[in-house]
Order: sequence, then C-alpha cells, then structure tokens
Amino acid sequence: MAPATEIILPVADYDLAATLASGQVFRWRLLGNSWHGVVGRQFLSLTQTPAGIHATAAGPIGNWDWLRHYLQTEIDYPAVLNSFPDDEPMRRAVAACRGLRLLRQDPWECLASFILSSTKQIVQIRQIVAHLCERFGEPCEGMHLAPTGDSAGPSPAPRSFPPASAIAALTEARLRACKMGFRAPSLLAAARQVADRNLDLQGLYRLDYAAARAELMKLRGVGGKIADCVLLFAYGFDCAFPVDVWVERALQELYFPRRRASDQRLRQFAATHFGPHAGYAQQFLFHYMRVAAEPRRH
DNA sequence: AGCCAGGCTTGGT
DNA sequence: ACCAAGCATGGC
Repeated sequence: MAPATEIILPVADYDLAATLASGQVFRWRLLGNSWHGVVGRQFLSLTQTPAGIHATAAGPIGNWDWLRHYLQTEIDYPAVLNSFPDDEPMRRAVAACRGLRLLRQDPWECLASFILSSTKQIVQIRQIVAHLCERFGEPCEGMHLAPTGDSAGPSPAPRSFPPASAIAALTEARLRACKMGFRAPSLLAAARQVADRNLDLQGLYRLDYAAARAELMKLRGVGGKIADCVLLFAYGFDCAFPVDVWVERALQELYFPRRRASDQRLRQFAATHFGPHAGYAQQFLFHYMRVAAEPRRH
C-alpha cells in the first residue's frame, strides 16, 4: 500500500473532543471542527466524522499504528465500561461523558507536563507547555503543508515536545521564562536524570505498578498524584487512580458524604471499588465533576 | 483586587 | 501519622 497523508480510523463510542480536552494532555487545539496537535515529531489534524477519526498528517505516513496506539482506538471500550461498579455515581458519570477515552502518551512528555501541572489550571498548563515547545521543541516532519495562521496572526510552526536532553541543557532562568515558576528546578532535575540515564523511563514498562510508582516518586516535584497521572496516561496502568481536588471532591460527596477520608483511604477505596480499570473510572468522575460545575461559566 | 488553580516539600505537632 | 505554610504566576 502506498503511504498516505491521511487515514480514517473507524471508532465507535469515541468522543474525540472530550478526550483531547479532558486534562490528560495539553497540546491539542480546536481550529474550526478539527483538532491540531503534535504526536512525537508528527503534526496532525484530527476530525471526528461519522466514519471515524479522520487524521491528516503533514506528509505521507507508511504505517499508522503509532497513532492507533496513541489514540487507543483498538481497545475493548465496552469491556472497560462494563467493569465499572453498577452504582449511581458511575452511572451518571458514564452517561454524561460517554465516549471519553484515555490516550497512551509518551512517558517523558507526560512526566514533564504533569510536573508542570501542580497547582495550575488546565489553561495555564497548556500555556506553559506551548511556551516550552515553541522555544525548545524540534521542528516537525514535513511542515511545508502546515496550515497558515488566521487573520489573528500567523501561528508558529508546530514543534515537538522538547526531549529531555534539550531541557537538560537549559538553565533554570530559561525555563522560568516559560512561566512555570517554582516548578522549573523540578523539571530541570527530571530532565537531567533522564538525559544522564539515571532514570530509565522505558525501563518502567517492565515494573509493576507499585514499583514504577515508587521510582517516579523519587523525583523532585513528583508526589503520588503526579506519579499516578504518568502511570495512567503514559504507561497504561489502568489501576492508577490520580486523586486531585476534583476527584477528591467527587469521592467525598458521592461515596463518603458523612466522614472525612484521607487521600490514602480514598486511594485504597478506589483500588478496590472501581475494578481493574479504576483509572478510566477516575477520568469519568473528573470530567463529570468539571462539566457539572461548568454552568458557572458564560 | 483578590481568589484560586488536576500539588509537593518542609517543618511543626 | 496528620496539619499548615510556602512556593510563583496568570486568569477570571
């Protein structure tokens, strides 16, 4: 088969917009009715169509498996939904967010992004990551077909997420210029550990959940919540259950309305209550809480 | 103007 | 083991 610059990935129950905007990834932007972003060194436009997800790359692609893997289009989604507990909160969350998916991201990009996420709103995280990529990322492949900017001004040529080696070579001041504040030394330290091979991110695939979590938590700026985000969004540990303020609020209100439960207790509850795909359940609860709280805007 | 954001670290009990 | 403060910064 000849390499093509576009493909349609057939999917059912896949809400592309909810997935790309649900706070698990920070590089996708909606232009018109298509999403623009970068996976690895590939600039992509993704559009949801009745036939599936229509992907357009900047140049011919011989094998699209990497995109199927990134988008996780081949998983047994009904089996994931069926694994959830049959209780009222989960029924409501799934009903409100049907088609919400988890991506499978690059470990370094995911780790770095979530080091930058602490006590930041999603819009701000996106801004920091955009600065970082614009200044220190690598050019994408085949960008002669890149879309031109609109009347608001030309958008910069899309770049990759900066590899660890690129960030490791920077100074803290250069990173702080990307508006990341006190997170700069944490990101710099992590980048140096990865670049110096003191930390083998690929090696974490061979560990079990607890061991991989312990490894990530050795990093400065990485506690349990951020480690769980990386384990869930990059490594595919579906048992990982990041507990942030939204999910904590959801668990407290929906499952522990009377007594106060510690983070440890909530994670323990989550691990046993939500089943083997607890991480997916977490994403539904998170998204559900956010859309439920949304009416305050506008 | 002031409050808060998908936290983590450190220092106090 | 649990609590509080401090940390930088931009959006609303």
